[in-house]
Amino acid sequence: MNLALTETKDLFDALGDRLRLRLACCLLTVKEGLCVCELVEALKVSQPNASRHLRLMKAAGLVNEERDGRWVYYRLKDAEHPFFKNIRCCIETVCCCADVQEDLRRLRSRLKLRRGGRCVVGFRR
Amino acid sequence: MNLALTETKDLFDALGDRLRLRLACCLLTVKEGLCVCELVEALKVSQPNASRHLRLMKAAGLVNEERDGRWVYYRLKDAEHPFFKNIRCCIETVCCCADVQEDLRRLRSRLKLRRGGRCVVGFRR
DNA sequence: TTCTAATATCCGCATATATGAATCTGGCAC
DNA sequence: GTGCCAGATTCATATATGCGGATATTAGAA
Repeated sequence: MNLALTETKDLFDALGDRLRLRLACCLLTVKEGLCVCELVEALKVSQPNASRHLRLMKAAGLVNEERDGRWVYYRLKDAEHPFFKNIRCCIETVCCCADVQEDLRRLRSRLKLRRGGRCVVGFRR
Repeated sequence: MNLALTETKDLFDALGDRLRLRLACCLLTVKEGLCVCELVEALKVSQPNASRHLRLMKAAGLVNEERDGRWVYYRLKDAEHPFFKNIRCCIETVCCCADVQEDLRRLRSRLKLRRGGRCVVGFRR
């Protein structure tokens, strides 16, 4: 299966934004997936904003979503296709930059609130 | 050397456009570099448009330019940094899609007009 | 110096994108 | 049922982007 021009453009576009790159770094770090409320806290952004960007990333085919009750877990697409493998490597090289490290630090502390690997508390309104 | 968040975002952004992706495919295919008039013919776009997008790609750090008289040769940055290696692999996977193949076909026929590996004629006004 | 060709830049317009604030939806608990 | 909470959507607005067309710049040729 080959990627068409527009599909590829959409994928790059989905990463051509600081906030979405930060989301991608979090999702790459936690392979099992993250729900919106966890990302909201880790990135310190508004819930609608996180939700919107995740929707765009999903539309681009970069991310999958899995609903679980009232929580929705987003995961980076883990396709074996060379394009996605390379993209994941690209994202990985960004994870070590300072801004992202801040996010990941907050994310780790937020993940401690999970029970049985699942999110149980929301974000502060 | 590590890439910062904004730098990376700019690089992805530079590829998040159909026209720029097509430019990137041509530049990946012809490692020695291409001048604007050759890209204008291969992609069948206006000269100002090609020039603008190349400038953006250069500003993003995706492309280098080398002036040679009144010609300007653009080359894909061939950095050994893992990020750039992966990006080049990503671009490569797009080169086989139909739209790009069309461009590359026109490009090859245009390159026949070179003399000693250098461009000698411009684009049709 | 004057002309021409290759490339760059500017202007104006249409469209797309990002964001905050408010609101809606749907699942769960009681 | 009612209330609550996670998440999605809508609206309004500010900003960014893409593009055609006109024009400027610069280097080589004459």
